[in-house]
Amino acid sequence: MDTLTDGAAEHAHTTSWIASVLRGRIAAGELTPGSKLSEEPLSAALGVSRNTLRQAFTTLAGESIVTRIPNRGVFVASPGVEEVREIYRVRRMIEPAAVLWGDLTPEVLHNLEEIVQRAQEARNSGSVTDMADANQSLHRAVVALTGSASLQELMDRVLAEMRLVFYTMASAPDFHSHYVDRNVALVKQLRAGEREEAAAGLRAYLDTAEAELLEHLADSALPAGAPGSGAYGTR
Amino acid sequence: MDTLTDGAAEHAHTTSWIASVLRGRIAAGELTPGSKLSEEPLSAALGVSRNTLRQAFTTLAGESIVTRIPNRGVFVASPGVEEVREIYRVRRMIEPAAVLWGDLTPEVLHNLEEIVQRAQEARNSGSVTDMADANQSLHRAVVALTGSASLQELMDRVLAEMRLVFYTMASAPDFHSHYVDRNVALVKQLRAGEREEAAAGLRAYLDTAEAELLEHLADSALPAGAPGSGAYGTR
DNA sequence: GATTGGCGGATTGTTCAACAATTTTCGGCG
DNA sequence: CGCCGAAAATTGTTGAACAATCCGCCAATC
Repeated sequence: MDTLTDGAAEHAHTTSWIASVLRGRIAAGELTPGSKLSEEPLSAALGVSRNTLRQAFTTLAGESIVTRIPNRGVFVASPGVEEVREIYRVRRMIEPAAVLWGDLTPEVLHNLEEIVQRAQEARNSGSVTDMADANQSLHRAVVALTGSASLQELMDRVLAEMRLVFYTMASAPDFHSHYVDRNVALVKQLRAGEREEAAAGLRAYLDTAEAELLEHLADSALPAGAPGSGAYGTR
Repeated sequence: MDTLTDGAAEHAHTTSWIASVLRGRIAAGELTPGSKLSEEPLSAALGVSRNTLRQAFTTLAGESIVTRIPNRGVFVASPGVEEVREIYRVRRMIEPAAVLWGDLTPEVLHNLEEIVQRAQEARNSGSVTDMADANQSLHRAVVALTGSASLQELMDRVLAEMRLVFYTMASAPDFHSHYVDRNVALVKQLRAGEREEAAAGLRAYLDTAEAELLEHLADSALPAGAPGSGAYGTR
């Protein structure tokens, strides 16, 4: 009994392996939003059959990491204003809900405090990416309060899409630095057990963050011949 | 965000067509939880290639309507106690959140009132299935208050899984009849604008519903040689 | 007699080559 | 300049093949 299907698993089997490879490349920014993923070249480059690549595509399409247009091909998702609004619609529900009704254990609180501390250090050292990472970690940890794998998964998808949004913006201004203090305050409120105040503050934070993001998105509007962007009129 | 429950729709393209067919058969109870979906017979029966059936499988697996076990096959998902807990973890977050922070327009309120009225009529006429349908419609409509397609999609998945839970239970006692009044009260509170009370009541309702369901599930525990049941975590 | 080991059959995972359907490109023509 | 139409390219689907893995069965061993 050595070989039991251990969770982590190496390459589960080629299809999911390929899916995770593509997921990684997109997350790393190697594959930029809007770029087309042609089947024949990609399958050759990855050394897999066009057929299994296709299967990986359906997986990624299900995660809305990639958009598939019939008879046209698949493209790296390039979120527009509508997608950003949807992202914040989701966050404005599940994050405050987690704050209000989540399971606040001492170790989770400690974890949250550690994250905001990391964010503060990142701000001091001026590392924008570290600050962004810490910020995402924090909000991810907040949703973890729900204890729900499904909600966690949804939040992960949302955060991944968020990263895509940042990639689409030509200029990436410092969104995060002036949110660090808000996060500190949030965690402090949680520590104090002031859940309703924390939830209200979080909703306010999400509102302003959305507004700022939308504004910058409108500015750096690269019309882009790339499909999948912006408003689709379905079909 | 286009796919999933995209109405009747003509066969957009075979793969998604097959996926929706299977989705429908599972929802209709023709394919019971735990039953195996063998590739060769099924592809023959559906008149499609084994390869495209396989692609449809990955779609359904992504929606966790079906569980795929490597080298063993795919099975209709058969939710157990852990899955039920997860379902209610989700519902206990997003439904009260929708009640608290959703967009309460007059027409939506009217819609909700119509649904509870339908439930009452169903109770009077003693139709259990109609009552169950009305109940699901109500909670679906509650989540619709969020205005978020992603949350709606998640809720739809949860409700679909819920139906599978009912299928697994040998005896289906009348869960819904004594929840009708609660739903009436909920809508009344929403009409009165008492959101916090509504949210609190909803959470209490979900708690008791989960407890009852878990109890009945423990009773009618068909151990079932069928795989796919029981706890897996993570995706 | 029960457990272990291996053997064959069946099913899944993946690849390859082809063809139909559709989009895209490109060139000619009004 | 723009429209039309045919060729080329790409996607969607099929069918057959093969490797890998799992399952049940039978025999060998202790």
